Amino acid sequence: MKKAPAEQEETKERILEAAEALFAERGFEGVSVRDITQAAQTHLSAVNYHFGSKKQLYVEVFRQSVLPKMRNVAEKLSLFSEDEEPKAEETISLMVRSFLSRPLHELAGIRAVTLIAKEMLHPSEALDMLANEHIKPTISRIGKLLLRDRSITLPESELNLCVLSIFAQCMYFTIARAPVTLITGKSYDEDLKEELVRHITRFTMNGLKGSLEQ
Amino acid sequence: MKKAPAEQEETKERILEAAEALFAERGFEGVSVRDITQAAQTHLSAVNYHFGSKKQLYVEVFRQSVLPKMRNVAEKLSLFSEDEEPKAEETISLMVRSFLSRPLHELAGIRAVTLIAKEMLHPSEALDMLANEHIKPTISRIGKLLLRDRSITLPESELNLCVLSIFAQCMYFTIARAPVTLITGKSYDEDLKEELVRHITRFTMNGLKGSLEQ
DNA sequence: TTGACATTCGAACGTTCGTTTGATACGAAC
DNA sequence: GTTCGTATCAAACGAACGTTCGAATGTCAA
Repeated sequence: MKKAPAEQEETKERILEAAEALFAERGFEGVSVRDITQAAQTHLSAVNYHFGSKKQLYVEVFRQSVLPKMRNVAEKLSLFSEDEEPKAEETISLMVRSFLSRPLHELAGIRAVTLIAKEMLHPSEALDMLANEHIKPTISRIGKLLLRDRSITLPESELNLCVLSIFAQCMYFTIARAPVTLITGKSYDEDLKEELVRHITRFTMNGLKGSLEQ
Repeated sequence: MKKAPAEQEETKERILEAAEALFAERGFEGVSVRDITQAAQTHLSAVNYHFGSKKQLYVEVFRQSVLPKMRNVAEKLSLFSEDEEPKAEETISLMVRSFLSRPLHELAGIRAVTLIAKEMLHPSEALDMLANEHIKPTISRIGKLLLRDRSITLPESELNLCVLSIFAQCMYFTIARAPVTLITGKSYDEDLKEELVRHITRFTMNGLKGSLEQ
């Protein structure tokens, strides 16, 4: 039975959503096509029909789900107008906040970050796409934004390392829930998120400023 | 054919080594028992004979390979005598250096960190062991060491977040090779390692100091 | 030499895997 | 109403998976 055009896309969409959730939770190898199609309430052969193969579905999850989500995060940094000269602290705070903006206590909110981390640990062609279309331009943009603060005069190489250090913290505090809750004794709720935003912002801000003075 | 006692242990040892390398490279689900036994130059059934199951072998890799390696890193922090009062910068530098001490350009050197990161993203019983027997005591030890520097007067909660931020950077720069090389344009050699140690130490030191002043 | 024990080996077990195929159902175009 | 193209479904494919089992092979003690 063929579905109406509105529903036609629904199957593909449901598969993509289910695949994103499952891949984020258990990784590419840990999920079977049967798991995905069952979660998407469709038929086993739907994956091969709509995406060609399990691997192509995985790449498509990055192209259609992960990349757009990360683009949303990055675009919040474009809110400054061209002639504005935001303080570095503003830029960092905005970046960290938008990175952690999704409710951390909801698993769905950290799927994209989890998928990216998994991809870094087990690189495939999806990482190339991600690195070139997201990571590289984003870091470049943040670096330029930071340099609009005239008090920041770091050479580009050091500035880049600092931006990577911000990324490192955002990613770690998103992913390493077990150690973080074990150490802080706090559960991953909005309060902890706010505390983390404040900590990372201050920690990074000082790291940036301090680099200047040496 | 039974091997001599010296060689008896060799099979188990070879399996553990091969398993560590392969699990780090491709993850638990991405590696088959046949892959492991083939790399260890032994027979398929050797894994089940010596370890009971693939899963138990995985846990044993953590118990016998990952934990000891990380303990070695942690123990470098015990070199300060009881009555010594090392500057915070010394402590941080030592920690970062011992974390990144293994040659980063050799894949074998980052296996333990990779396995831990994978375990964080896909927690199993191995993570509990790791968190309680390594992460928790290590962070506690570092916190106490930092507090021996009288100029550090952070409350414990903030101090712990700072230590986690150090971990975050060490782990990220170890694992996220693709983005780091893409951004810095440098390959993972000894020069980059030294640069990273300097960066993380300075960045963190400033983050710690700056927290004081606010 | 014999017996007990530990390990290796060969072969097979039943399951699950990703993928393929052909039949079927449906809407739109003519 | 017929045709055509798209989507769904049921069933099966061969390959790879983790695990098991019994025979073969070795060592060591009696």
